Amino acid sequence: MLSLNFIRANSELVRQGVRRKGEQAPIEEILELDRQHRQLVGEEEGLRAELNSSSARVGALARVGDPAAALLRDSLGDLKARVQEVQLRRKGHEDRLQELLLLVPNVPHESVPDGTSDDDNITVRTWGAQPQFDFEPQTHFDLGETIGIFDFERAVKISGSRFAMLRGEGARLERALSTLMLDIATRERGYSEVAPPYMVNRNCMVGTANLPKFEEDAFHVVEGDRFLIPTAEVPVTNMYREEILDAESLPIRHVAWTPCWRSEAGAPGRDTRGYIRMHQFSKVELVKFVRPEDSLTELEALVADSESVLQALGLHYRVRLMCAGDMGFAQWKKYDIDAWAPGMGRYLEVSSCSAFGDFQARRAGIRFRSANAKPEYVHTLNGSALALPRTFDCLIETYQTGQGTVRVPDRLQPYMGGATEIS
RNA sequence: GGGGAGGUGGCUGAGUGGCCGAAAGCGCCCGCCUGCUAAGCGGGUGACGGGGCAUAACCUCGUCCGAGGGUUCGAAUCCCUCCCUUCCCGCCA
Repeated sequence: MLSLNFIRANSELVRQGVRRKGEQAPIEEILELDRQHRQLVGEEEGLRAELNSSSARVGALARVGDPAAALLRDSLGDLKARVQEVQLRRKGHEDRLQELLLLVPNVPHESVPDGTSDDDNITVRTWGAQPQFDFEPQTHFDLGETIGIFDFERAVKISGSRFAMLRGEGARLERALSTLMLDIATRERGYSEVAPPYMVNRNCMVGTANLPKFEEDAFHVVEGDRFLIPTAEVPVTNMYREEILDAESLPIRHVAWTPCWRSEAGAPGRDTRGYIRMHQFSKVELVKFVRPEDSLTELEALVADSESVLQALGLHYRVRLMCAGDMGFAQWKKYDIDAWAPGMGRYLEVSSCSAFGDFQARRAGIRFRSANAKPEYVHTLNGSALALPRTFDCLIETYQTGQGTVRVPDRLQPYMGGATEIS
């Protein structure tokens, strides 16, 4: 959420940011409501100050037994009614203003390029090269069915479309990948591991800006009005909601492995084949809380942390700076990392690394305080390191041998009980 | 599921209708003292918003004692609903 002060003082910048993202936001209505609201606040507070001092006088008179107390007391009913009337109007404005503010997207950082679609994203670097094969590389779903590590039919039978099931060495491979990713984050990149709840309350979803605008993207658990997390970003970012952190504790870096659930409401018909776009998948997520001035350097470091996993696995990838129109509602600046899937002959997005500025912190009330200073909102960031299914796909497509087997990369072998190949 | 206790500032914790934005302690900041450090002494120290004002300092007003309603001239304090914590019993592992 943007602060009202910010919108008031930078309304043109905000309008432009909304436009650059290709979104709509009720900026004019907010500015007008804000004007009216502040006027009502002034009016109400004047009346209330009068009522407060009169009430105090009633108390003082009553204490010394002055009969004027009763007289004054009885005369205050009218004033009270006026206070209540103005208060009601002020609250109406306030609630409406709050609702509207939650609908204003974050403004892209100035270093974010213009653009409206994926075509306008900028590849900032690549690592490795597309592997060459002396045979026709298979897709992960063909290969995986052959080896017997996927069982899509039974997943559909027990849960429906967009659910997948791994079996045998496949299940083990995904578990091994998860553990490797967690180990890299905790032992090599300085993150502290957390294992958060997989269901969160409504406030958390609002805090990370998954609500109110995107309720149809999430799975809702009616009992208790909770939501299945669409990403570990939600519980982990909200760990410190409504807290004032000690400045010395920043930056805070957490990593979490969790399942993620998404309704994929906006993607019917997309990526229906393969282990790519599931209602449930798992992901290792990095989340950071940093001082505002460190935000963008921390973003670059975050991307490097995610890349280190792909490098450890020896997978070719590219890093893309997202254009304004292809960024999400809450992002300030964002990079995607796409790994190469040679069987499919395309890149798969395995990570999305975002800086949010204080947009989420403001919604969630996450602040920090330096000695002798006023509390300030932290900046939040997060990125996948990495999404499991697509990393899994790229890995088996990259390391297929042509003999119906898949070589296990060196770094992963200790996590696979020393196995060098799966078949 | 039944019954009891409770949710107060960065933290601990007093406060049952006005003199309470809130004692005391801890922490933190400033100063004094002191070879250094610690201790000791003195003082200061909540958040958010409106207005004045340069979106500084400062002044002023208002709101905030889990959340939301209500009673009252006046609520941390009384009433109602909800959330959470905790204890005992029951239930299930």
